[in-house]
Amino acid sequence: MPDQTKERIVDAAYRALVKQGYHETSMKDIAAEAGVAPGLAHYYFETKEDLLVATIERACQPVMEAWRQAGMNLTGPLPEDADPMVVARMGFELAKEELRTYRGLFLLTFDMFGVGLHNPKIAAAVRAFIDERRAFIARITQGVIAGMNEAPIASADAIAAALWGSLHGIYLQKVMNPDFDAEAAIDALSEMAIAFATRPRVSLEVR
Amino acid sequence: MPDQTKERIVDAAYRALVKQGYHETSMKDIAAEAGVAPGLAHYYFETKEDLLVATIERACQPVMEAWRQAGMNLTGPLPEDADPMVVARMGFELAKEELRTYRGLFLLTFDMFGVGLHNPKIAAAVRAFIDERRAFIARITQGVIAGMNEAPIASADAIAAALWGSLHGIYLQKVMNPDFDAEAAIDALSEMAIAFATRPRVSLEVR
DNA sequence: CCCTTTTATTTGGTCAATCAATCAAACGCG
DNA sequence: CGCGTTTGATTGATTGACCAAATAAAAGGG
Repeated sequence: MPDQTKERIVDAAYRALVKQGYHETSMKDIAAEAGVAPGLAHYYFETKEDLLVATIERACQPVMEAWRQAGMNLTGPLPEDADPMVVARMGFELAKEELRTYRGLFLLTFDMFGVGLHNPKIAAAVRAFIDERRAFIARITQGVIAGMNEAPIASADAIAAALWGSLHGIYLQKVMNPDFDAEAAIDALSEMAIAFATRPRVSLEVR
Repeated sequence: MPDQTKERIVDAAYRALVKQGYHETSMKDIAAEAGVAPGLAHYYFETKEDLLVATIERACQPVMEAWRQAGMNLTGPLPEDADPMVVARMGFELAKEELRTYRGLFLLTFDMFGVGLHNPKIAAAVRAFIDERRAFIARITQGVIAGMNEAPIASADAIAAALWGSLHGIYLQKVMNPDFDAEAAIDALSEMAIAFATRPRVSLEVR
C-alpha cells in the first residue's frame, strides 16, 4: 500500500503543521503522527520542503472542490452565460464560507508565506498559490468592468490584486484574533466593490 | 556605553533578520553582525523572542516619524480641522511611499506574522501592531462616513479592517514578487474607496 | 589624588537538546 | 527468490540558553 502510506504521511504532516508550524515540526513529529518509522518520510519526500508543498496542494483540494461545486472553476474560464456581478457576489459569500470551514488551511498557508520569505522553493509555491486565485478574481473583475457605466482608471489586474490582498488581509486578522469579525469586514469590502462597480460618473477631485 | 551596545545589537538583529529571517538567524549570528561576543545578546535580552519584539519596535520608529511629519499621528486623534477625505487620500499616498522605502521592514513584519502564528508572545506583538494601524484607519473612516450621502451598511471598524487588510495583502504581493505593480493596486483600492465614499443611493440588488 | 571595593558589562566557551538527512538491514508480498 | 517498502539507529551539525571568569566602570575611603 505505497500510495496509501504516502497519503497517510501527507495527512499527518497537515495535522502536525497546522498544530505547530513548519519550523517547530520535525520530520520525526510527522512520522510519529502518521505512525510510521522516522526515516520513512524521506523515502517519499526528498526534503522537508517537498513535503510541505505536497501538504499545501493536498489541503487546497477540498477548497477547489467547493468552488467547483458552486459552479466556479478557479482555473478554468467563467461560464459563458454568467453575470460577472452575480459571480462576484457569490465569490464574497464563498469567501465567508471558507473562513468558517478552513481555519487549518489558513494557518498552513500563512505559515508557508512566512517560510517563503526566505526559502526560494517555498516562495515559488507561494507565488503560484497567489497567482491562481488572483487570476480567478481578475476574470470576474474583467467582466464587471465591461458592464460598468464608466471605465475605471485601474486595470482589472490591479483591482483583482487589491481584492485578493484584501481577502488575504482579512483572513489574516481572523487567524490572528478569532474574535475578529471577518464576515463584517468582507461585507464592507463587498459594499465598496459594489459601489465601485455601480458608480456613476464621479469626480476624483476632493470635494 | 551600555545603551549604545544594546542599540548596536538591535540594529544588527534588524539586518540579520531581514536578510535571513527569524528561524534562520541564530543569536550567534546577530552577535557576530554586531561585532560582540556570542553571549552578550542574552545579557540584554532574556530570549530571542524579546530581541525580535525590540527589533520590530525599533524598525517601526522611522515609519511613525514619517507619518508624524506628514501631519498625521498614528496613535493620537485626527487634527480638528482635517477633511477626512483629504487625510484618506494622503494616507494612500503615504502607503505607496512606504512601499518604496521600507522593504526591509515589511520583510521583518511578515516574518513576524509567520512566527506569531505559533508563538504567543510574538502573536501579542502582532495583534498590537495590527490594532494600532487599523484604529488609525478607523478614525479616518469614521469621518468619511459622517460626510457620506448615505450611511453604509458596514461599520467604520469593518471598513477599516477591510482597508488595512487590503494594504497588507498588497504589501505581501510586492514582497513576494518585486515585479508586482503594488502602486497600481493601491490606486485601484483608492478608486474603490472613493467610489464608496462618494456613492449616491445605490441598490444592493443585482441589476 | 590614589587605592580599594563594589557593581556593571563583556567575554568565550560549554551545555544538552534537536534537527534533517542517511543508510544498512529487515520485512513482506507476489 | 527478488524487489519495493519500511524500519530505526546513526550522523554530523546547529541551536538557544547558560555561566563562570575576565574586564571595565563607578563608588567610596583615606
